[in-house]
Amino acid sequence: MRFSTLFTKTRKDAPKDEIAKNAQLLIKAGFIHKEMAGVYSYLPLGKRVQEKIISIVREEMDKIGGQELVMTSLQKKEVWEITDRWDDEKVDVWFKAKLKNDTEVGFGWSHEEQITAMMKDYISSYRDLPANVYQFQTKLRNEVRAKSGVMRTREFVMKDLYSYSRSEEEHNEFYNKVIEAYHTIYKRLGIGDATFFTFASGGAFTQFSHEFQTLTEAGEDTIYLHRDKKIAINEEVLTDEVLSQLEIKREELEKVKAAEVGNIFSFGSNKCEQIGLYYSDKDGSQKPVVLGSYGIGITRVIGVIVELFSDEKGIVWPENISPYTVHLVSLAGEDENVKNRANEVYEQLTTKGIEVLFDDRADVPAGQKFSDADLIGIPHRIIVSTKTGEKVEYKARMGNESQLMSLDELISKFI
RNA sequence: CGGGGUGUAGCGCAGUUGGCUAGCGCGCAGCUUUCGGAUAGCUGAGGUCAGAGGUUCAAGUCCUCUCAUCCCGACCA
Repeated sequence: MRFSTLFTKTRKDAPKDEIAKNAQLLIKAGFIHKEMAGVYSYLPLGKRVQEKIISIVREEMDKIGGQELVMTSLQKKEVWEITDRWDDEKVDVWFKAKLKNDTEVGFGWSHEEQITAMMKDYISSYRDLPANVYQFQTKLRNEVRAKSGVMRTREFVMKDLYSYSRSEEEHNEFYNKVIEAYHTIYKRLGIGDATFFTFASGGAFTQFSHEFQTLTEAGEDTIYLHRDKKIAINEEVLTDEVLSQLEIKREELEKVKAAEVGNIFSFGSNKCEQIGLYYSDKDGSQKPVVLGSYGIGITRVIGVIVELFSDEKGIVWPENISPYTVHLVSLAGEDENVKNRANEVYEQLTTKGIEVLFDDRADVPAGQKFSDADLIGIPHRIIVSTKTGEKVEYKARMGNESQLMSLDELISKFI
């Protein structure tokens, strides 16, 4: 992508109505645009980051047998009435509207009910199970208070996976697979070391649900971390009973702030019984399907990563989710030779399949180009100038020293 | 939903006890200059001062209401 044609631009000052670091940096660098409180559009750079994250999550979901689909945002109220979650008194985040004929519809804030009702059309035999389906979908939640930039919004992209199993054993086996897949995902996203498997409230269905919590001061949750065991306990379930159950002593725990980047939950067979999703087992008996639900807040992850990986100059994207792999800076000025050389470097890199943001802007001083590069946060930088001649200069976003190398040598770093 | 803060150009801000055609910086357009960390200069465009109502000879400034937005709390599979 040539910077000169990118319609977004960087800005020096963040809007004063953004306090959260993630939103300030993402807006300054041109990744997102705020529409209203808790509602952000994703601009080309932000969209690319989103897609990178989605690709990683998709790969790991597919590996454990997930099948991708996409549900609708418009949901009918009947299915939510079955589980008594249509009432605004029971669920306070509903956005609702009416069709022209006055039929009430809801905008999906979750999809458990809807997708389970749909699966009744496809699951009737033990031969149809297990079925594990997932989607990347925009959730709409009428939060009373949006906050923390993109971390707590009214409209956000979520990966939600639902598992339908024949038995608790089959369910637990898959549940554990998801835990492993999530660890892999967070590792690939660059936040593995800061993300902890956390015991949280299980609600009416089980004793615990499990969360994946990433340590950050910008997080909303308080968790108690056991660093040696690499697990944590959400404040909401921290009792002596739970501690003894997990064989943890209170004094071994460290109280920290964290952001929930994933949540996995067992519903048992309860919800399928309510909605009427049963299957015929080998012996001909009717049995309820066992349901599990597994979420990852894609857009929240972006915010968490920016909170974790940034400095006073800007963002520092982890390798795997950077919008581009390298940021090529041309300091050509009016020098035609340097211009040509920069174009040649750009063409060769892109031909090799390397994703390049090429700052080919004329009339922009070098300092501004460097500042923009720091702000946007692509981890690798390549400079072409009168000084570099037949070589190119390489510098890491976080490094101080740069080095001259041949283009081939450079390309070999990325292929 | 309770408490507190903020609304003046695309962004960041100034605007005194109410007083003339509402300013500054950045950004934007044109010209010149410069070209390894936001170069310098000149010219120019851009404003229902969040909205409505009120007080006054006169309101960006005072009063009332509304809206938006941020923060704290409550809430949060």
